[in-house]
Amino acid sequence: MTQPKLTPDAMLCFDVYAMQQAFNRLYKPLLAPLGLTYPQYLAMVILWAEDNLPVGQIGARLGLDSSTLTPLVKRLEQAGLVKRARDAQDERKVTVSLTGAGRALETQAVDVPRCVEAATGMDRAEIADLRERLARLHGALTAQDAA
Amino acid sequence: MTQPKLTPDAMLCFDVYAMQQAFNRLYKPLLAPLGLTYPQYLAMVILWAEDNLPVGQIGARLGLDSSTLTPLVKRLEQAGLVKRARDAQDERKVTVSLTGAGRALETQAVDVPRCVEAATGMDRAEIADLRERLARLHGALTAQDAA
DNA sequence: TTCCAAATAATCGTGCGCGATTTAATGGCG
DNA sequence: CGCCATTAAATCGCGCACGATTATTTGGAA
Repeated sequence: MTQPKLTPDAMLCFDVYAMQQAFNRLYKPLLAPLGLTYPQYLAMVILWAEDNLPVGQIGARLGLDSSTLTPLVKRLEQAGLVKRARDAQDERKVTVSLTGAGRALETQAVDVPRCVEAATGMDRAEIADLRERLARLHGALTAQDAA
Repeated sequence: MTQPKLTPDAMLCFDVYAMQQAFNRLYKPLLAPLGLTYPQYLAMVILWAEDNLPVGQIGARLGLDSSTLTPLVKRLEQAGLVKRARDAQDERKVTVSLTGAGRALETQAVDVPRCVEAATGMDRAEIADLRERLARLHGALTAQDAA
């Protein structure tokens, strides 16, 4: 009988929900000039770090499966940023590779993380601390799956 | 020249994204027996705290506008949990009210917050601390809108 | 009183996220 | 070799989120 009636103001889920919304809304105008949505940007960041990944590997890094990623990657392909090709060694896999335009976009996106960092109003230490807490929460919540 | 090339592992946005996903995925099986999605649950929590709210008031509490809420509330109405009615005093407003089934659902949902709390693996103090940080981040990010 | 700007929902189109299913390729095992 | 479980991607349907637009009501100002 710890919480007979929990109100929105006292619930973590409302804070998480609002913060995620704020994050999405912060990125939107930053990414609009690049022609990217927020999830598309995350996929591009992954490819900028490591090119020529199969769809499943991008999915593993984002926690998404092909039903979400296939259309997203197709949109990136339509935009001329990546190309998709069946893997010669394993025809089940589709390798996603950056085009010249896709690589070039990285330099145009270089300011985005700095803008985001500035918008947080936090210093590096605070951000690192928050990241650690979020990662820990993520780990705890996903650990439930195994149970 | 602080971050020449930011990798996914070092970026707050990936942690936020993953944590939000984990949160959604935690709630899904908890809410499925109630026949609610996560955003529907948030709307119901708001109505359980304060009944007979216009669509816009629910939207203000969730940070959503009518283009998202109107269909969501219609689905709650189809499920027999709420009813929608034009406000007699101001015909522009549509008041959303709980039905008997909608009120009854609150008792069925009473365990949800406790399950979530348990899944976080955090004690009350840690959760409160995280909530404060998320709220602060939310505030900082949305403050950009004004600027 | 008439007109107009603001407020409130609703509608439409696009993209994300996910469960469920389908299709195709792979690799092992009898 | 042939069979089959596994793996990988794609497809489909539904619901959420949001920008843009539309319809209606309201209230105030000319």
